[in-house]
Amino acid sequence: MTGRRERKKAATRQSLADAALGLALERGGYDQVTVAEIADRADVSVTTLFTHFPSKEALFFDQDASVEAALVAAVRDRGDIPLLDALAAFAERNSRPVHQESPRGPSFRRLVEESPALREYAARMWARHEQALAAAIAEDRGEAAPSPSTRALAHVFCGIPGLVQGPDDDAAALREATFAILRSGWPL
Amino acid sequence: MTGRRERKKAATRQSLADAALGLALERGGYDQVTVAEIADRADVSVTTLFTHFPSKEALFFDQDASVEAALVAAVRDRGDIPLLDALAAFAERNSRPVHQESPRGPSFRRLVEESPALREYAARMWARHEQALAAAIAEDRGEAAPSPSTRALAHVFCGIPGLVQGPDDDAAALREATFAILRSGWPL
DNA sequence: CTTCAAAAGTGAAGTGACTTCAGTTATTGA
DNA sequence: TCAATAACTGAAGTCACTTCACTTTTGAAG
Repeated sequence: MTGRRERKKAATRQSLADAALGLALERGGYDQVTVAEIADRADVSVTTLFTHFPSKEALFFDQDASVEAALVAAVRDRGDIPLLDALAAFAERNSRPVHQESPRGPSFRRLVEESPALREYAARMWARHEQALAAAIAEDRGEAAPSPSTRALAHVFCGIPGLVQGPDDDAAALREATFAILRSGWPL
Repeated sequence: MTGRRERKKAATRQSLADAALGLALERGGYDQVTVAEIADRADVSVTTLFTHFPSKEALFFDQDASVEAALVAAVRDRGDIPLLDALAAFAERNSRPVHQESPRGPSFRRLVEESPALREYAARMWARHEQALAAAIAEDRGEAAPSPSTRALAHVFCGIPGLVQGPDDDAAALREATFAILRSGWPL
C-alpha cells in the first residue's frame, strides 16, 4: 500500500505543487511562471510534470479531490439535518480562510482571483463537483439518475463561488441571497 | 456608416466565421480544424484572423453581442409582463432551432455540445451577459447598484446554458427545473 | 486630384502549453 | 535473482496565439 514507489510518487507530486505555488507567489502571478521553470524547481522533467498533472492549472488545485469528498460527505453523512441546511453549512465552513501561504489561504485566493486562467479552472473544478453533488443528492432522494430538479440544485449551489466577482464583493450576502432563492424562490 | 472599408472588414469577418463553421461541420468536430486552415479557406493570413477574433473559439460565436442586447431588451421592454415570465420566454425563444446549417441551428448546437472548449466558451460568454442582465434588472427594480438578490437571479439565469452537459441532455427539462426553483424554491 | 494618415492585411519568427515516443532507471513481487 | 512494471527522461513535434516590421488600400482634407 505504502511502498517506496508510491511514497516517491506522492513526494514528486507534492514538490511539483509546492514549486508551482511558490514560484507563482514569488513572481506575483500565474502567468509569470512557465511549466519548464516549475519542473526545474521540482527537479524533474517537463514530461514528468505532465504525467502527474494534466495541465499547468491543475498544479494549483492539488487538493480538489478532497474538497469534492467533503462536499459529498456533507450530504451523505448529515444525519437528520435538512439538505439545504447541510449545504448552507458546508458553504459557510468552506469559505472561511485557513492558513496564510497554503492552499485555501488568502494569498492563494488572491492569486486565483487575479488570474483568468485559474479562475476559470476553479469554475470548471466546481462544475466537476457538480456532478458528484448531483449524484449524492440523487442517491439521497432515491433517484436512479439525477433528475433535472436535482441537477438544477447542484448547479445553482456549485455556481455560488462563480457569483463572487472580486475581493470587494460581500461573499456572505451573495451566498445568502442564493440560498434565499433555493428556499423559497426569487422574491417578486 | 457603410463605407467600402467597413463593408470589406465585415465581409472578411463573416467569411472567417463561415469558414470556421463550415470546416468544423465538414470535419465533424471543433478540434479537427486548425486556425491556419480556417484562415486559408477565408483567404487571409492567420495574423489577420486574430485581428478580427480574439481566439479560435470566438470564431464560432460571432453574434454574441446581439444575444446580450436581446437579453437586456427582453427585460427592459417587457411591458407589464412579470420579470420571471419575460426571462422564461426569452430562454425558450432563444433555445428554439432556427436554420439547419447556421448559428443557433441544431447542427451548430451539436458541434458546441460535443466540444468541451466551445461549451466552456459559451458558458464564459453567458457569464459576461450576467453583468448586463444584473444591471438591467437593477434598473428595473430601482436599485442604484445590483443587489445581492438581483445578482443571484442573473447568475442563476445565465448559468442555465452551463447546466446542459452534453447532446443527450434534455435542455428544456433542465431549464424548467431551474425556473421552478426561481419561482418557488427547491422542492423540499 | 493629390497627398497623407489611419486602417487592413501580411509573412515570418517566436512563445508556451501540451503530446508523443523510444528509451533508461528504479521498485516490486515471485 | 529475475522479469514485469512503473517512474522518469530528453528531444522533437503540434497548435493556439503574439509580435513586428512591412505593404496595400481607403477616406478625406487641402
